[in-house]
Amino acid sequence: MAAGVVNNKKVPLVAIKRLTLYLTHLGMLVESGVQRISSEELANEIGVSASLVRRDLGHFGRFGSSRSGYEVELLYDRLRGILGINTETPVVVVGAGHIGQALAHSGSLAKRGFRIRGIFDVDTRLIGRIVNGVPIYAKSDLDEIVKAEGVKIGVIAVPVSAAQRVADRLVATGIEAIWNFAPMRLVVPDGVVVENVHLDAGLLSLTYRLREKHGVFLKFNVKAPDS
Amino acid sequence: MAAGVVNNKKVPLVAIKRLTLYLTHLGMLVESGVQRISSEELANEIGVSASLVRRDLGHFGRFGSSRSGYEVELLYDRLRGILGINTETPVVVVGAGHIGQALAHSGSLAKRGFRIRGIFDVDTRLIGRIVNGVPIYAKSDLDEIVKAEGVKIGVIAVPVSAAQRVADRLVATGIEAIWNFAPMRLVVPDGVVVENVHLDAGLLSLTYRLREKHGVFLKFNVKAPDS
DNA sequence: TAGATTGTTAATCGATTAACAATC
DNA sequence: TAGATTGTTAATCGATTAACAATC
Repeated sequence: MAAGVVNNKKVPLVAIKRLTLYLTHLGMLVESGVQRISSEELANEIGVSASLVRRDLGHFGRFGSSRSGYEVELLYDRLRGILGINTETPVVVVGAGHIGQALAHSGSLAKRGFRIRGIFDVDTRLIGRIVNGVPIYAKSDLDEIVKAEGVKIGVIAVPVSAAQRVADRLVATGIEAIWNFAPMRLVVPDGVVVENVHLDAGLLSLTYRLREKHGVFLKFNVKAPDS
Repeated sequence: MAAGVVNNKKVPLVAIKRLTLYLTHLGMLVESGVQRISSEELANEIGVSASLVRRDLGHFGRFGSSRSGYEVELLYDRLRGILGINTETPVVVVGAGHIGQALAHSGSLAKRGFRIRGIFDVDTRLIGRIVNGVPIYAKSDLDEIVKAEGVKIGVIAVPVSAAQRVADRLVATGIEAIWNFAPMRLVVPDGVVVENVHLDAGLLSLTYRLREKHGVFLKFNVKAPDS
């Protein structure tokens, strides 16, 4: 017996990212009242192979039935458990600019149980304001809030010029994970988990793919005549 | 001779995404006046291997010198050329919510030559307003602006419930690429390039990695006793 | 020249797919 | 039971790394 399951082998991060796609899609299926789904159907709707869906899930256990596939609501709950969002997760956001404020308004983060305990900024004009129920504090309050609320995840939504300083500050308060919107590599101690967003990268690769589609690179499509 | 270069083999998308990281970093080096850099140094600063940097660049040509590495400004320009952003790129944004407005304020997109020609929304209270110089139009104006400005890239910044409809609309106007912020898979005709953002996926995988670090999954860390 | 670093090939590593026995 | 679909292994595919000859 003993379901598959995280057996020493680290589950690849790409697999985890796919789990989040399954989760989102299953959430929609739950809402529309779908009861069961096969790996084949789920795969088609998401745009991956059925094999991959089964393999990704197989890392964490056996959730399906050999006759009728997966029970949508059960799988949804299991994925929430695996991803650690079946409970509320407090976070702090540093930077009250457009990204910080957009996050405070994000319904999808709220739906996933993420609770922004405060936005921190240096701009005195913003401090004291409330954004969608989230207070904007002075940076000097960061340490207190992080400790009082037991926050483990910090979001960096400040310009590149300030990002490393903010990261150091967050680490000093005891933060264990950083979601970084500044387009740069942060230097942090071992054990602190960093997830970089690099929003631009998506758009830049889009212009490349567009040109590739139009055959812009074909003119280079030559090897040495003697090869 | 004939530099390496896109020889039938499609360059992997992950490599293209790394090129955007190199670009961003080189941009900072240009600003701080650094003249030359080796693959080793660049790799260390970005957090990849030197081999990989050379291999990624090698897909597109020979840009370095066997003695002194790469000339920063030249490599920067070449990457801009490869990624297709050495010229202005008009885009349209559908959805004037927090994401759409944040994009209109984004300095980094502007710096990369992306020009938002309009934000489109159905909310009559927003139509007619100007966000950081970008007008908000009614959706009925989409077709006209896209054609007048020769826009090839559309950004979807609307809720999931409207996203597929907007995608169909964009495709109908002749848009060739979509940058999609709605957390779902869009169905589009072959030849239309889609880049999905899935912002949440990053944060969700962060909570997973945090739990993984704390050994939450180790309790499953057993195989059948007879294996 | 001697030394350093590139460009590129071959070896390795890891992730995806195909296939199928187990099973509901 | 017969049929469908999972869970899982072996085969394949692709991407990364290591190594080194070419060369500035």
